[in-house]
Amino acid sequence: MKTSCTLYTPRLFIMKNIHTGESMRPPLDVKKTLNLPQTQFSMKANLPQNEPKWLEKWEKMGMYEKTRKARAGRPKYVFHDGPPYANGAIHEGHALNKSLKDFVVKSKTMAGFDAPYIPGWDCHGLPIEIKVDASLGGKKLQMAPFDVRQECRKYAQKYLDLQRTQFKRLGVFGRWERPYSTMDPQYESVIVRTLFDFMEKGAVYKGLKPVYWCIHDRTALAEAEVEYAMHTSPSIWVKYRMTSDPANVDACLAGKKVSTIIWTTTPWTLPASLAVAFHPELDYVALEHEGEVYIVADALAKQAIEKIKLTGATESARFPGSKLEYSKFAHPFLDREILGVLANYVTTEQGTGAVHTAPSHGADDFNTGMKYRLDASSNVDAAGKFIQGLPEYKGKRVFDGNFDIVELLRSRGALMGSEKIEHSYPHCWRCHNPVIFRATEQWFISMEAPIEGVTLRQRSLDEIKKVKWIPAWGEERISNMIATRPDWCISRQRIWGVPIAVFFCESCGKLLESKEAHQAVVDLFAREGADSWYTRAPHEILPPETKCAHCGGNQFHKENDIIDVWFESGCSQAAVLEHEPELSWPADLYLEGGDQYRGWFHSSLLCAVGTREHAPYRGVATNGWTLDPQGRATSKSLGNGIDPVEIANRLGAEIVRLWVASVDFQQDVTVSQELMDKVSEIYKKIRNTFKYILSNLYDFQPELHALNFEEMLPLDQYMLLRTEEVAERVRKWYESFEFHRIYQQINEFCTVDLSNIYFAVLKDRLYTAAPKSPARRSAQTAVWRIGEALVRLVAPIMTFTSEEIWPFLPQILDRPESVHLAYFPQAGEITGKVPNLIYAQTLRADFDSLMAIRDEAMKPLEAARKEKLIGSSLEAVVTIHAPDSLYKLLERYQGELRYLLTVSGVEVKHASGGNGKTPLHVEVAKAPGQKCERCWNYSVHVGTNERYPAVCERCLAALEEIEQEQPA
RNA sequence: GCAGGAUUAGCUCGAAGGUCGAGCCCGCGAUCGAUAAUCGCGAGGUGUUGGUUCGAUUCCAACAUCCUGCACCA
Repeated sequence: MKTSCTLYTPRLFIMKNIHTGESMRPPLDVKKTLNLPQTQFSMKANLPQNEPKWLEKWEKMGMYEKTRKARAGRPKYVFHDGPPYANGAIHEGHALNKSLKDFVVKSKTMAGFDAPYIPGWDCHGLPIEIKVDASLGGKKLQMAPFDVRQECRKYAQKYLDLQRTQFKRLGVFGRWERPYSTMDPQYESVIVRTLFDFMEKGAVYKGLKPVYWCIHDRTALAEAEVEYAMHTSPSIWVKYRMTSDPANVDACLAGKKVSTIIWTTTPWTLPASLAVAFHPELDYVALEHEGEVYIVADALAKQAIEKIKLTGATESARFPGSKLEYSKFAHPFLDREILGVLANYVTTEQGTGAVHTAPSHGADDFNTGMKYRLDASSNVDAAGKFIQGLPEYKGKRVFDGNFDIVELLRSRGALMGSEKIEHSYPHCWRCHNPVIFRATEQWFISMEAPIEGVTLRQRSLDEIKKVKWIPAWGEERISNMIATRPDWCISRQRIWGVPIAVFFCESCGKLLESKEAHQAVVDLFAREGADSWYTRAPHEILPPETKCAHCGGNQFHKENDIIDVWFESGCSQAAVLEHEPELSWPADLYLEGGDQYRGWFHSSLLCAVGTREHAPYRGVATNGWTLDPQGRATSKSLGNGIDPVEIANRLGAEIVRLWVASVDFQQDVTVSQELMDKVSEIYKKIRNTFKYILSNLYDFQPELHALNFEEMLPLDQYMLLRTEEVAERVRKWYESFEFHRIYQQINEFCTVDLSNIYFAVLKDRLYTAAPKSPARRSAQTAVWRIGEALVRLVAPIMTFTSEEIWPFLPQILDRPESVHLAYFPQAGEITGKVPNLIYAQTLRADFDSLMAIRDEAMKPLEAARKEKLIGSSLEAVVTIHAPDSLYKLLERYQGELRYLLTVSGVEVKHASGGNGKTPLHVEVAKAPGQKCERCWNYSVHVGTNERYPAVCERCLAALEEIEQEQPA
């Protein structure tokens, strides 16, 4: 082993040779014989200026297409892009998500897969329609739906274009000039095709559902169109007499006159009252007062007694709410039986613990109604008028009816108390009138529809289990959602979307169920887009001879509702994966924010399982939310986010990308200007490491100068082994999408292993050894291989900088023109073929120990520095008192030690004490001799040579080699 | 209220039933041949309260705070 050190140990005969002055030529300029680093690769990145140039270059050369061609025929990796909503500029959440996707696609490409990336946009829907509404103002009412849709389309296209430009600016590679969009005719056609598939399987039905309804504008409102404002309502307590035997609830109540008391702020819903809800686990008490018994929740009894003046009431029984299920009550003024039901949403905050339930006028009430099979049809028309009922209120508008109904209750002796209450209440954001909940007809996809023998719900749950969820808890999360979700309400009373393109018979009103009609619509949409629904008459769309299956009628009218946009994006697996020849179904991966468990992951799953029986993805990964440094979610209203494009223009897109790589995206991630600045510092460090690598390869041509592994110095071999390990880990982490580990690893490797240690040690050899000496070539070989490996490993993340570095590395045969066309370093590629595994393991272990010893030696060196004994460590010589366990190792590498420690000399001694357990001890002394002006080491030989008096024995040897190289 | 997640150094991360660790930041130095660089040394931490254990930051249970989605305000 010791022989390896002789590579750069001076040989005496050379000294003699120079000493005798055989050469007659004048001495060299010693300083000029150094091989100091040189490179055109600039320290300063100027990312904001340079990145756009790269983008332009890539665009011109067709970079994305080249990556596709370079991987043609390789195994596919199908990543499917979730469509962002084409509304507004991109924010940090977009930057996070799209960068991650780019890491995936680029790393898969470099790992050897054919990994296309077709970005897409979600273009229909309420937010855009609302924005367009606002800009059109009153004009909209005069406009035909088709024209409104054109405005919406323009709006969506504008933001699609903006976002596309911004995503490209971040360095994301993809088929940007031909993205997919939910408003493409082809896509729109797939949406209706998918809808018809569901219909033809019998999975779609029309049913009732209470929605926010503005009686002034006579329209359904979306959640987003409702705003809360203070509103004064009546607040009344109403007696519901029990008609079933009270003994069934509690024996003590036998034979008594029993009622419960409900509290409500919407008396107008009482005509629709069908049930009273109790909480199954709450305690209820029976309060006896003046010969009557009233059932209320225990927790609210005191409050109720006060409000409805039951002073002196006594408790005659107590039981859980569950006892009241299926008890019967009388409606206070209608001839109707009221059912006792159980519901978990009953609270003890207000009221009596007995909640009047009108399924047609509340979401909770509706769900409870469904459970108990109560009728949910509405008795209130679009203008908010009662359609039928007692003369006291029939035909009145609901809010006006409040007063009359209260009076009616009073006259029937059912009113226990009444006051006014001011509370927060939903209002229409357009006309600012209070809104109501009203049951309307909507289209649903049944979760219980049979798919291949089991329900859509169960089939979906089964499919979830086959998917790899990253992180793993995603499986539980989406399973819980699918398991408990109600039927999917897919209709919206809107304009900007894809119509539920079905027809009804003019004469009998029944739905036209015809596969031929369906196909005609699908074909029409593929040709002309969904807009044609608004420009064409039914007979232009339907095949001739279309007849109603029920009455034989041949006149039809069109459905006006459109489809929920989640259904649209849920169709992307069909419209994109299936349709694009480059892609295939199912996808290998979806990667979106965690909000998409309820969104795209969910709707894609249902659409795919419902029509294709299987999940559309093999894997689903999620990224967390972006938070500000205080841990608050970033939002437009708080203004606590950052603009990724602004960062790109100030610090560079590379910094945004590096930030994305620096955080664990599976959790919520912090984002701030300060963080970006910090990442920017890390960037500089990594960049400088590369710069140093490049600057030492200016006279290195691998084909001519690279050494084989076994010819290299042990330290260089060791570093190649380490790099090999780093590459292996990084490749693995790309596979598991643990980009933050890559970032940490690369940062640490560059900082600690390379910059702090290896390059510090290597300087002496690279600078002072004869340029063509094996010692220097060994170092250069290692540096080159490390650079060539690192640049590829960081390329998916540092898209711009890796490409900038690429041409500065030595060109060798068959090297691709861009780093993004290259492959990751393969196993064994960096070290070449390690000839001897045992040798490698020994080397690895030896140097791990040597590095630890080096680390130990730094402390006494620093102490010496503090005492002004030395400045540079080359001013020192060191004595290592080694325990027996280390002595042999140190002796073996004796020749290397002074270089490893960057001191002018090392002596190794047995540690005194002799029990073998004495810890390592390092002594520092001022180096004897003088500083060599060439290599800065101290040596007693400096001044002993006549031609080169300022130089040490090592440099003399090097100079001799150099002189022999150069013609006189 | 329901479902899921998170909490480790000032920041970003990592580890593990056995003295926690890395980089950055910060402080103090060195160097002047990576120079708007580079190197060394130092300081600094497991949300709270219980439990299991010889030993808990790790396992368990509560609590607190934050994030996401959903529901609700009769």
